[in-house]
Amino acid sequence: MEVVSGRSGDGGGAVKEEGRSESGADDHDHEHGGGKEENIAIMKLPTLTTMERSIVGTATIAPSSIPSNQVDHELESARAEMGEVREENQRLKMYLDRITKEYQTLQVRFQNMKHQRDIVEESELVSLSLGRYQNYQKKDEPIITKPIITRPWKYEENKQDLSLGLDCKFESSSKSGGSTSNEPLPNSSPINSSEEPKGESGETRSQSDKALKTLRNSADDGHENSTPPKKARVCVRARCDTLTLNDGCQWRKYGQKVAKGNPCPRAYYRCTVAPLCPVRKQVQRCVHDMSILITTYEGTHNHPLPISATAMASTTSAAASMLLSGSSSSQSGPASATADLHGLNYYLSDSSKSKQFYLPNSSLSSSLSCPTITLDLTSIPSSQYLNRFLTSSSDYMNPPRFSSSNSNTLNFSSSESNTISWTNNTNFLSYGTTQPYKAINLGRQPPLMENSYQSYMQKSNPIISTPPQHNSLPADTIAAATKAITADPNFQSALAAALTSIIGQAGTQGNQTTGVANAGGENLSQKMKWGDLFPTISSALPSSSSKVNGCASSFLKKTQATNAVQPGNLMFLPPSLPFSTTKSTSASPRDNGDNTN
DNA sequence: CGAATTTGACCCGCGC
DNA sequence: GCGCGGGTCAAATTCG
Repeated sequence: MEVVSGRSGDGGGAVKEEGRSESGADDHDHEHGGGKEENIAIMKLPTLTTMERSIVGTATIAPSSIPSNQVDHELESARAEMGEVREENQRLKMYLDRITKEYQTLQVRFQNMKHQRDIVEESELVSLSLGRYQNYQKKDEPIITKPIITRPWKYEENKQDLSLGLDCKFESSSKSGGSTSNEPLPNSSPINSSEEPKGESGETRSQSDKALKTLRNSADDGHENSTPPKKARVCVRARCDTLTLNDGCQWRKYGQKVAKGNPCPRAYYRCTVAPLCPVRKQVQRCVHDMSILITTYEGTHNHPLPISATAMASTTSAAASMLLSGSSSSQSGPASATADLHGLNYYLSDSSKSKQFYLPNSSLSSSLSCPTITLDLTSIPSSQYLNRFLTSSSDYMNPPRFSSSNSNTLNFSSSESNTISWTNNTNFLSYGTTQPYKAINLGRQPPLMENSYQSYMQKSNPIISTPPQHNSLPADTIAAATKAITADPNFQSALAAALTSIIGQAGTQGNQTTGVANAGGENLSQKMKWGDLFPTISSALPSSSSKVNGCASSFLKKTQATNAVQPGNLMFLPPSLPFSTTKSTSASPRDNGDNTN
């Protein structure tokens, strides 16, 4: 009765509104000119759509028990609603037009500014690169202090650089073939082809080695004269329950060595995304806290990075940028300085002999004479959240500790107690997780999938617990970080790099030809969706527990093989450890280390 | 069986 | 010059 007629009225109104938008504005006048409501339906029939007729007809032939004045009232109210909706529609159209015009205007401005910036700031791409900044500094010193955060329009130009992530374009020579990326490495050089055929034994080995050395030297000589500049390195410290950080790149292990001072073997990987990519990384567990994984990146990718790899690459690039900028400010000598940067400890030093601040007890090799920046992400509970940091610009609001060693130390550190609970933060921009790698990365999965050896160990030993959750970040720390970001151009640079990375990846995942404005807005929203859609790294990875390697795997293998392992939580307790005094915050067997070289 | 990993040997830079 | 230690190579081994 009333319900039926009410529905008819509402439904009819809605449909009529829809049809009316097509039929034009005549109906509006016609409608207002209507007299008796019973007649309205009949009068409007010529202009109504079929559906409208049926609905109106339904209303018209409603049971006679419905009072006619009630129908009139409902029709009138429906008509009023239609009018409102129509006005709203007009307003929205106006908004849309205005936004479109503004967008076009901005696009024009963007093109102009881009053109101008391209000319003026060509060399600023360096700021996202790893390497000896000094080389560029010679050319254009003032650039050092320029923040790049305000140049999203550089994205198209930077995209390649970002995709190269750990670029060190100006590193001209290195032992590891880290000369110019596009150059063929010694293996493919003609000299190699003149090498004696294989098959001989030791002599051939030595000859080939000599030839390689010769090649290296010749390659070096081709670029630099006597003393090749050391590579900049980015050392990432993160609590990681996996074997290596899942940085999205494909790595192949080519060596493992026990470094002095750390019983955990150091694993050497090289990038296999491209066959000649000279980028290397070293992975080693921290001697004092084996839940901390120390990953050192070095070299230049000579290929576009997988989507999932750009986050880490750009982050490390940003860190390198910070290092380089920081070094520029403290390059003058061995002096060190500390400053309170809006509540954050900002520490600059130039003690080339000093131990790495965040790498206590680790020996400093000659390789560490090269500039190294350490990204201390140990406040992040596990690698599962690392990518969120790496990919979420908002997470820069919770600054990790940036420290560079050797020549400089940048310590954007909130207090140690201000650990970050990433689970409590809104990582609404995060996307870099395992499943998107699978879904979006067109390449195959990295051969070395970082399987959670923790889960592996938990399978073996259910008593072992996960690392303790950290406290949530205090609000004042966030405020301090915000201040730091706004005050410090270096931080802005890092933030810009991360943002650009996100935009770039969004653009890569989406429409590559999308304009920058779209990349910054629309694709970010895409990212938000991806972040919501996909879970995090290691837990979703297919099991590759058989591929365990590195410290944990060695440890596992050897402990399981050599020790008459007791079931339970003692199975990972070797009898004596060189660092047995290590404080243990959990029952993690990593604290027991791997004393088996 | 091909690819990836392991591992011992080798090379080289640096300090003494 | 020698030894140490980091880094790399490549044959052997393992894995899928």
